[in-house]
Amino acid sequence: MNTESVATRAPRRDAAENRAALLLAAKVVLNRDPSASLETIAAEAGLSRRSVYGHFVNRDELLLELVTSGARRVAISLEGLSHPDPLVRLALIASRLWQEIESVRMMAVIAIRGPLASHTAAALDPVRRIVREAITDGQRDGSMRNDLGRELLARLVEDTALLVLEESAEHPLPAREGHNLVMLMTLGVVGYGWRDAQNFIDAHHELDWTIPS
Amino acid sequence: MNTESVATRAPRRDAAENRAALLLAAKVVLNRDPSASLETIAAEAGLSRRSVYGHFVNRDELLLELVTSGARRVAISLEGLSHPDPLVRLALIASRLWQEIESVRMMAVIAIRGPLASHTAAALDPVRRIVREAITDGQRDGSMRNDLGRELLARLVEDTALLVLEESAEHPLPAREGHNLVMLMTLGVVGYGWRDAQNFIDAHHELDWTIPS
DNA sequence: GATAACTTGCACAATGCTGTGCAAGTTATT
DNA sequence: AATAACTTGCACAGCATTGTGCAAGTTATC
Repeated sequence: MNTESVATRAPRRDAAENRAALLLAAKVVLNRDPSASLETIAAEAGLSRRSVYGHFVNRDELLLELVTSGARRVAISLEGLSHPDPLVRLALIASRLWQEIESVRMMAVIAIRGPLASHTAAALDPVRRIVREAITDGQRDGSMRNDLGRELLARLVEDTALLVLEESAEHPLPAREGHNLVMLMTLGVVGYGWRDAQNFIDAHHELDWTIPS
Repeated sequence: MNTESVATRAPRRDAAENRAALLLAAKVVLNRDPSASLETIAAEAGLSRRSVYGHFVNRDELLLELVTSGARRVAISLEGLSHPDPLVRLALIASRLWQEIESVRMMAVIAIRGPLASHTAAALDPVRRIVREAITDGQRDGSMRNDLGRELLARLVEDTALLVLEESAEHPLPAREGHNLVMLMTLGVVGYGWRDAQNFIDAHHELDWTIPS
């Protein structure tokens, strides 16, 4: 059955674990310092820099895998997100992003530098699309401000959500409050005053905080 | 009169110009790429990397001077900013920051890396102080939201203003619109719905756009 | 036009990072 | 217990960057 005729042994189980440990370490370390060295990442994973090259051909390959797996997490978490009310939809997106905060921040950080930028942008494209959709609908039905263009508003929403995630990294918030804050700020950007925004959130159970699985 | 007894000639005028050119170039280049090399900066200034060391002992010295002069610009532009209404005050701060956008962005960018970070933070302290003052007053008199703590709200306001400045760097806005947008977003963060925020701005001449001097 | 002030180019050392080869270990699997 | 799979440490090359010395230019100022 083997492609090669030589008898080959199955890969060791701990190898896969180490690979995963490296990815996890990278996520953690890069959240702290976007330009951390492989040395630092490997150390965090409890491995040597040399052995990184046993799992990834490149620094970039490592980041690439990080980004794609992160994007997959986010995509899955956003999957099947469809609610008639575009406002609820938008708040739900914010809510889900909060649950995937580590991946999102890591990607945002990587998206800035080097050749990974374009790939990261592409990976996050689905998120952007549903954000725009919600905003288009919201502007059409009058539930969202119309003094700003759709494009601009979409970017402001994205960046504001990210802002809250960053903020909560430097000054940690109880998960419950962070979750509420992202939604609150998102609704604020699309035009709502703080009381209205909070009332809206309180009025929709879909937006309630639930302990993360 | 000279400290030294040897006859000494006055420094050449173009030296000062070149020094200024370097600072300007650094501001421009670092806005594009926060980790630009001295080579790049010198080239932008039309000088050679070697001659940078004729004006500054260090890379860090250059940045230090950039930051301090930038902070001075901002401080001056914020000088004598006192209005009874804390909301107007806050919007005025946003307005002034918009006028000093290049300095502000440059400082924000530098504030992230290396040993300059603490100095930059210190240089921007006055700005932070008046922001907090306005927010304290605003929360007291009920004109700003009170569902978020003063500290948190202050940071959100700062970051949101910065967000708009960054946004306008990537997707340029007419000065007039950018100016309005920073104020709009700032008022939004402290609790106002989009119509109320715009009405507020329109109702106060102090917040009108005036061609920059 | 003499000369100090300034710029330049080159060479060089030092640093910190990535990526590779290899020999010697350790450990999971068979 | 044999052995392939994996890790490690070290040495080395390559690259980009900062910072310095120096000799040769250019130019503003006296």
